[in-house]
Amino acid sequence: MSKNDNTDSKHLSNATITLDNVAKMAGVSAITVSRAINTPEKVAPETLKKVREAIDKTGYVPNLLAGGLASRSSKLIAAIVPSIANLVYSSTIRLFSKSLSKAGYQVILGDSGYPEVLEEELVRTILSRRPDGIFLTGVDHSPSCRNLLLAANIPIVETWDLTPSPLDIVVGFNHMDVGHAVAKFILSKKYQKVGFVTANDARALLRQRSTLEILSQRGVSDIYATTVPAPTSLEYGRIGAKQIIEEGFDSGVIFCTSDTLAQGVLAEIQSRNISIPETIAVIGFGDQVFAAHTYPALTTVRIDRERIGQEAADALLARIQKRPVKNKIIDIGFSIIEREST
Amino acid sequence: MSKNDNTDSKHLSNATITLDNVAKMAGVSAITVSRAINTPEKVAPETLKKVREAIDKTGYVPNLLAGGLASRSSKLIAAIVPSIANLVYSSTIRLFSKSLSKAGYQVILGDSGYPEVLEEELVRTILSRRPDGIFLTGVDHSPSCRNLLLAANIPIVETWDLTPSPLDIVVGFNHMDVGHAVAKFILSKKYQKVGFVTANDARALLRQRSTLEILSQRGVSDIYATTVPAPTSLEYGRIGAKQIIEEGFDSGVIFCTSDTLAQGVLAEIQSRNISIPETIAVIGFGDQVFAAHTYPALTTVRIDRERIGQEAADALLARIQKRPVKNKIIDIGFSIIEREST
DNA sequence: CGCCTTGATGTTAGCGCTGTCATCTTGGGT
DNA sequence: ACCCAAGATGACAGCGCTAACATCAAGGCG
Repeated sequence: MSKNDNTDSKHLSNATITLDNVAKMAGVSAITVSRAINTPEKVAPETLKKVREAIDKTGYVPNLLAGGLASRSSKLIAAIVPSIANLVYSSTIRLFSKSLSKAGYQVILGDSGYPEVLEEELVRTILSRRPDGIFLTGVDHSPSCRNLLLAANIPIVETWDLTPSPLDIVVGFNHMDVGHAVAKFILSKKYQKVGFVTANDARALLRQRSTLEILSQRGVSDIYATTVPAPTSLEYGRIGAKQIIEEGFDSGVIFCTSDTLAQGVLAEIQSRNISIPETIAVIGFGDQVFAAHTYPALTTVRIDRERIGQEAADALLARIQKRPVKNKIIDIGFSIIEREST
Repeated sequence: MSKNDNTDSKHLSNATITLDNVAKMAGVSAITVSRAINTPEKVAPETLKKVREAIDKTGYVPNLLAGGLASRSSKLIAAIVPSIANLVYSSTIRLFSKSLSKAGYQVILGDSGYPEVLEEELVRTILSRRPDGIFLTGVDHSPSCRNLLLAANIPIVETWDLTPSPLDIVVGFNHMDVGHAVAKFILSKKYQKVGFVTANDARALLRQRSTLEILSQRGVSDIYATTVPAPTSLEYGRIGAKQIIEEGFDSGVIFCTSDTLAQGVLAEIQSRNISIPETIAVIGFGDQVFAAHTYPALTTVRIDRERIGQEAADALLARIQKRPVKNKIIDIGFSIIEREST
């Protein structure tokens, strides 16, 4: 009954507050509020103040669905990764998001790791949000997927691999080169027997093949290899190591296609009381943050994962802002970090 | 009536293809195409066929910005997690996304782990996409954040903790109970000295305090504790272990507030050639997939992380579909899994 | 003093969809 | 034969915002 002191904003909170409400309260037109939010430098300081007060009072939150529809720019960037649960990609995505959010973009993640969902379906779902750009992991896409992507007519950056013919821009490194470099490292250490614990993933398999190629050229033929399902896990590392050890691998080096697998391999070797690296050495891939801190510390292939994210974001922003892109193919390279496990 | 002969699709690919284009090609009205996509059961089979052909031919991808604006339903669910790089949350999110995508919803992730970004700012950014529901990690939110959330007038599910007064729905477990249970476990094992490696995170600190509480009640006073920054990492586990060992902790048990920390603690202990669990035992938290496969296998507190995601998704869907929600407070419990490290 | 530039603000017309209601058909039931 | 429910489709308006252009005031300048 008694009239509550409803001068404050709270009683509006259930009704949807629109730009018009704010405009009316501030005594200006809707477009001025829009400008105050998006391009404040185009609004007179006093007007800006009035508008800001009205926004505060109403608790207005812009509707980017409407804004995106009208401006044909959603301020959304889609990123498709094999698995959000895979730490390898998360540091890339972290930097990617960070760079983009500084420019007012939000990243929406799509997880392509579910075999029951086709990549094309995922891309379609994501494109229905009308992102202003898209980040892909890998360079292999089905033809229908490529068509979808191209038809969307937005900047695209492929990552974690290289190709002479990117859809648009590619940021990555050469997996074959990695394989070769690891082979040379193995040869330099004079390991007699070589084991492989390889994830069932196109790029991982390529690295393994490339290593093998050089090894067999140089006459190293005592090879023990096993393939485990992707995404990689410590568990599969153990299983893989167990397998090749039971096949007769008793000394030498094991090259794992991820640090996580390597961690499992370390555990399995330790559980058998085999000395690392004296009897069995281990090489990982990725240089995850934990690689330097496992015991023994892991020798691995360092990839500047943050840089992939950074370069991808920069390239996408350049494209979106129609600035020239110097380089459509960005090779970030890699290096082998030697630690205690070899 | 001369039909507009636009039979070839490819040359349309650059222009934006809208519902109207598809409608014209199929010889129906726009709304019928909309129904064919969203509620196919309301469209006659032959019409459906015509529409589907037109969609295929044009490569039409619906615009959910427009759809969401018109229907006031974005089909987007926001999830705010402390860090996408933290595996603890990723299995929850994985199931959460999976359940929701079956119902046609897409999850958009917000990372609250950047100290430079206020939670309120993040929530505001996310609300501007007009999600149909929101997933929060934890139950502590600033008053302004609560107001924003409540004003959005959408279903909210808080997770990973419990509170008698949720914003809407809460799915989690009682961290104090965990602390007490771990204390009882420690007492039952008759460890004389107890170390803590605790992440600087409200819930982790609460678990530690609760454990300490019981221990001191029972006269266990030989305590070595250290706090490390969140998010947790193997490295900080090592650093934490090093610290308490150097402070004089030489035997007993170390309770870590995450399995990742525990992994680092294991590494540090092994690097010092101290036997596990004979001299120092280790307890983790979370029962991550790797916990069962570290060497030695990790004793830990099992949380059904997938179930949190599942229950959160179910509750949100029930709310969105205006079905009754049986229970606003869902306690998923926990259990202690004893393995080789104790 | 008129002309033109610059800056600030407003008007109008959609962006591409879907909710709502209207229309039209078809096929029993009586 | 008539009525009416149920099914299929369509017309129209409008979701909340912004691009594009229009308007208007206030100088600067020869």
